[in-house]
Amino acid sequence: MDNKLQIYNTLDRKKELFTPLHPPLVGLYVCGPTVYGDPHLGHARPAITFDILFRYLSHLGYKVRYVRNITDVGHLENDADAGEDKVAKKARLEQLEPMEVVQYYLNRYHKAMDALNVLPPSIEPHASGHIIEQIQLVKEILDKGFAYESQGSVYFDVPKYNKEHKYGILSGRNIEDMLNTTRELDGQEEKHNSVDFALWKKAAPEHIMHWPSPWSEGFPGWHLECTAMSKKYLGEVFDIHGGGMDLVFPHHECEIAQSVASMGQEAVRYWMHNNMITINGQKMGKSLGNFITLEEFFTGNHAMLSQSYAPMTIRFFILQAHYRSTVDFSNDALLASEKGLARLMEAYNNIERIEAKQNGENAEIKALEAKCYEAMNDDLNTPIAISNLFEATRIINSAIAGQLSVSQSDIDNLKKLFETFLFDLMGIKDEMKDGNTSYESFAKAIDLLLDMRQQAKQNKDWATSDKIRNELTTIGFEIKDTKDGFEWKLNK
RNA sequence: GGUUCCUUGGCCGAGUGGCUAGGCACCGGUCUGCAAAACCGUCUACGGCGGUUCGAAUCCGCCAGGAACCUCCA
Repeated sequence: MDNKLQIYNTLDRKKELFTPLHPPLVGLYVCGPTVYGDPHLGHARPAITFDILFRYLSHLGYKVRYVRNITDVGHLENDADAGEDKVAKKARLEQLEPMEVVQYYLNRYHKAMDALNVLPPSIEPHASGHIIEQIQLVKEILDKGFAYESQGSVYFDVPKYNKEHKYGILSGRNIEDMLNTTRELDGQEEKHNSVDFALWKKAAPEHIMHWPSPWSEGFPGWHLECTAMSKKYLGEVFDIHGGGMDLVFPHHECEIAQSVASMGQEAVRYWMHNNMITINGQKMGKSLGNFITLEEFFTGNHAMLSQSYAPMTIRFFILQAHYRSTVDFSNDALLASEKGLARLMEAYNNIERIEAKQNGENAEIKALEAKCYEAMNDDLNTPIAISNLFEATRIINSAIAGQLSVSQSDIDNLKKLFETFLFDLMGIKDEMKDGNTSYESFAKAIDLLLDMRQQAKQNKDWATSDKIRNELTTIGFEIKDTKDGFEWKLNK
């Protein structure tokens, strides 16, 4: 397929034509979650953003190997190089095996991602399962002279690296500024420079998770896992590395340094970063305690929510903003998304009611597909693609209302437009119908009731007619009369 | 303090020099037994001040306000 996909590369801060290293193969690596708590709205953003990329690249005909890691060791509290491991801390607090904590939250993460219709990645490697690879990487960096051992721990020598290569190319920082502004923290006396970061940490006696290594009984530094695992599964150089913008520094900057130090070249060709979800203008995050978990959205069990929200509403809400913009969460914004999505779904479900009344092809309808592709090619501009689907919705509704006559070919084009862009690429699904085997029987029963109401209406028995409508409305159905019958839908 | 970035109509949110998305809400009309929905129409904004240009939301400068990162966070 003719590829015109432009993606914004954080490395040079502009959009570039995407050209894979080894077409038709594409290597995609995305930083996954640290599994020590329930997934919240912030986790949904990168998962959905890169799910769209995964789906679109596959749609374009690429064979994508999508690797999304699970951080289950090495991610420390308070500081990247000192403090307590997040997973281990949770395990200690809850008196569980660390792997019990990991498994519990990983299951919940998977469940939430599944609800959001996020496709599973091709490979989901765990950091703890790749200790050997990480130790090997530390050895290579030591061999090249860009790291040093200190009291059983190994640190990356950032100033030395910076003399031969530039440290800070991704985040736009320079090392002098960092040396002047980095705070003094505990446990840094082992480091030669405050900007150095840990590759291997010697475990304190109370530390639960540790492995043998040439330097000490210990555990790998956080930045190491992504470099080691991406190399193992995608090769020394691969196409796209994604993650949240908050990972640009230091995590991704350190990954670049590790790759260059060990291999002499950068591993990643395109760096992509999704922006944050904010709440009252501030980043939604664990540290600020202002996050809302996905489960709370699905159940509506949160003070800021006026009701429960379907997973698809959350997904649609996220897709209505460009992935590089911050998106400010509010209950009102979510309500607006819910209504908007319902409008799209209804239009799609009603396409079959359009009667073909002419031949030929409507140019405006035909153009929508090209416009949607154009939007997706422009750095995955889902809000523009969605706006075109709303144009299609207007056309569908006009045709049903008899204010516009279209051909069978137009109808097919409209149907295909929704199926390609809304369902296949943006990953929206009909939560009522998909996977619900009893839906058909259920729908027939409602149709039967409404047929009876039609009879009553014909007999001008408004009492019976209104009773059926009102009671169904109370249960949560929305009943609409049309000129040739009726429509219904169940609101959640 | 350093680095990066943002400020669009009642709300959300696209848009990098002229063609000024889209959704939600509101209002008016059509349709309807009533209603709902739908359709049509209305409302037409770009933080402030300058500059460049025939022309700027869009480029440049200054000012104001805000955010992210610099410490774990998607």
